[in-house]
Amino acid sequence: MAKAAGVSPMTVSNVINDHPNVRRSTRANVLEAMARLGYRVNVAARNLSKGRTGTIGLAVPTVHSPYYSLLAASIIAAAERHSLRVSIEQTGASRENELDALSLSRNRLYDGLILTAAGMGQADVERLKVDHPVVILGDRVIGGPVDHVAMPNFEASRAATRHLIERGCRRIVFLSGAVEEVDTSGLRFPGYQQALEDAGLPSDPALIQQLERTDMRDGAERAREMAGSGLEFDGVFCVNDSLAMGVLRGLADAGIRVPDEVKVIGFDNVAGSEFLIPSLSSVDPDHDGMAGRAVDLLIRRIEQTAPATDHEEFVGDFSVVIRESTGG
Amino acid sequence: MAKAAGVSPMTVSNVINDHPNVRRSTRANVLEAMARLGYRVNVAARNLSKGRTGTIGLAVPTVHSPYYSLLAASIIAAAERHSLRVSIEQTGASRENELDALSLSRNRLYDGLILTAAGMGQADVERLKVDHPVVILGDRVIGGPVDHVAMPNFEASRAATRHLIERGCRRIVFLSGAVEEVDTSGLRFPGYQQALEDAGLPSDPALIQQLERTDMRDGAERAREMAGSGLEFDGVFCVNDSLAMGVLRGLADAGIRVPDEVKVIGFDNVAGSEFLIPSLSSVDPDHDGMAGRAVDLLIRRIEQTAPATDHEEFVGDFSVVIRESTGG
DNA sequence: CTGAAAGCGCTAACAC
DNA sequence: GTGTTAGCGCTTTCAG
Repeated sequence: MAKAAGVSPMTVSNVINDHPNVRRSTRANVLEAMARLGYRVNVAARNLSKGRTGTIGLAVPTVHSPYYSLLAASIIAAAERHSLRVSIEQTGASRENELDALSLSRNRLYDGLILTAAGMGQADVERLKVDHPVVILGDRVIGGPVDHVAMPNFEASRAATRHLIERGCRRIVFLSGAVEEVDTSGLRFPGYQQALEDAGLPSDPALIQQLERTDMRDGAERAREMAGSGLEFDGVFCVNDSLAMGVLRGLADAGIRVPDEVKVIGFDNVAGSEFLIPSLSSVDPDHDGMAGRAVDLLIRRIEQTAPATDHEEFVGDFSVVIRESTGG
Repeated sequence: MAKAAGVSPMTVSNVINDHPNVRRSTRANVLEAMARLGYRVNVAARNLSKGRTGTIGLAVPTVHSPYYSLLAASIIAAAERHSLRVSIEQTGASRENELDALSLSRNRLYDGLILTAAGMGQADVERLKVDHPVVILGDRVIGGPVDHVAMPNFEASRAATRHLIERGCRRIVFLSGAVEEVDTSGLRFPGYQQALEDAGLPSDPALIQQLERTDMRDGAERAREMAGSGLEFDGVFCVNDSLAMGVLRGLADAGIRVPDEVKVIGFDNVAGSEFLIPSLSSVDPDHDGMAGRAVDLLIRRIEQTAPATDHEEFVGDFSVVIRESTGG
C-alpha cells in the first residue's frame, strides 16, 4: 500500500479517483509514492467494493465473420468511450450457449450483456427475463422484455429490392435462410415482397430460395444450382454479403455475367465488398450507430436510469451502396 | 448468502468448488438452497480472494479485419477450453495504445495479456519487461524478454515464392510494407529472396514494391500503378491476403488476366479467399495451433510453472493452399 | 482537507 | 465433514 509510502490510507483512494478535496501537495506526495512503488489499483478489490466490474459481455456466434467482427469492433469502440471493457463470448450460434451467456452475467462477471442471438428463437423470449442488464442486438428474438437494437430489415430490404427493379430486374431471387423464421431471413422477406408489390411485379415462389445455412459456400452452391436448373432470374437479393460473395462466385462458375445477365445485391456492406470482382452493391446499415445505441441502452440499465418496464426498440439507419454488381 | 438458507458459510464455498469433503446430503441441501434463492457466486469477491480474475486480455489493432478476427476467434476458443474469458482491447495499431495495454494488465484487470503488436517497434523491446504475464503474438517485436509465438515467416514466404516459380513465374513482385521493418514485411522478405536464389533467379529491386499501409485499397492501387508503369512481372507474392485481394481487383481493372498473365499468392488464408474470382492461393498458417500455443504459454506464466528467465520462441506451422490465382 | 471504522463476498488455513 | 478466524484491497460513511 502506498499508505506506508505517503502518509494516508484513504487519501490514496481520493487521489486515484480525482476527488476534489485533496490538498495539492498531498496529491503530489501520493502520486510520487505511487510512481516510485509502481503502484496499481487492484481492480478486483474496487469491483467488490463498488459492486461493478467495469466490463460488459458481448455474446456473438463467432467473431470470425466479416459481419460479427465488424459488429464486435464497433461495440468495443463504443464501450471504450465509456471506459468499459468488453469480454467476448462465442456461442457458435447455439441456443444452449446463448442461454448460458444470459445466465453467466448473473455471476456478476459483467455489469451487463449484449446478446446477438442466432440459435435462440422467438419461443425463448421468456428466458430473457433475467434480473441483470441485457440488450438484444439483431433480429432473432423480438418484442422481448428487454431493450432491443434492430436492423432496418423491412425498409432496407425494400430499398435493396427496389434498386434491383430500378435497374431493370423483373425476376428477382430472394436468397436467404428459412423465410418463416424470426431472423434476418424472415424479417427481410416482407420488404422484398413489398418492393415487388410497389412495382406491380408478381411474386414467384420459385424465386424464393431458402437455405439451411447462409455463408459463402451455401451461396455459391445455390447459385450454381439455380443456373443449372434453368430457373429464369435476372436479379438476386441476398440477405447478407457472405451469401452474395458466394453467389458472385457461383454465377461466375456457371458462366453467367454479373451485372449484364444477372444483378446481385447483398446486405451488411462488409469489408472487402468493394474489392470483389465485380464489386458488390449492398445495404449498408449504420453499424456504428447501432453499436453505440446498444451500449448506451445497456449503460442506462446498468445505471438504472431507465424505466424498469418500458423497453426500447431501436431500429438502425441504413443506406444502399451501389457498385458494379448492380450495374454501378 | 446461501448460508442463512442452508446451514453453513464455508461449506457453500466447498460445494461451489466441488471440493470432495462434503457429505452428499449437505451438498444437496446447499444446491437446493442456491437454486431456490437464485444464488450466483460473486466473481469479484472470488477474484479478490484468489488474486486471479479468470480473464486474459487480448490486444489487437482491430478485430474488424479478416486476419485479426480469425486470430481473436482462435484465441477466445483456446482460452475457453481453459475456462478463461478474453477481454479485447483494440489498439488501432498505435504504439501508444499498445504500451498502454501492457500497463493496463498491471492493474490486475487480467491475469495476463496476449499482445499482437503493430505499432510498437523493435526499439520498444525493453518495455516488455513488465512484472506480469505477457505473450507476444506476431512479428513486430522479437527476441524480447517474453514468450513469443511467431508466424513461420521465412519458410512460408520461401515456399510461397517457390510455388510461383514452379508455376513458371520469373519476375515475381514482392508486395509489402517497408522491407527494413521488423514485421511481416521485413521478416518475409528474406524468404522471398531465398526462394529466388534457390532457383537461380536474379533479384530485381524494381520488383520490391513497398507500401505505407497494406490493406485491400493499397493493394488495388499499387497493382494498377504497376500495370500502368510498364513494369514487367508475371507473379506477385503479397504479404497478406487483404493486399492480395486488392491486387486481384487492381489487375482486373488494368485488364490483366490472373493467372494467365500474372499469378498471385497471398498470406493468411483468410475466410473468403476461396470464393474470390479467381480464388486466391495463399499461405495457410496454423492459426489455431498458434493461438493455442499462445494461450498455453500465457497460462504457464500465470501459474508460474515456467522458468522466469528462459523465454520460449514458438514458430507456427503452415501449408500452401493452391487455388486458381496461381493456376489451380 | 484527512483519517478511522466497517464491510463488499469470498477463500485459505486451521480447528473442531 | 464442517465451522471459525482472518484477510484479500478497496470504498463508503462519518468524525475529526
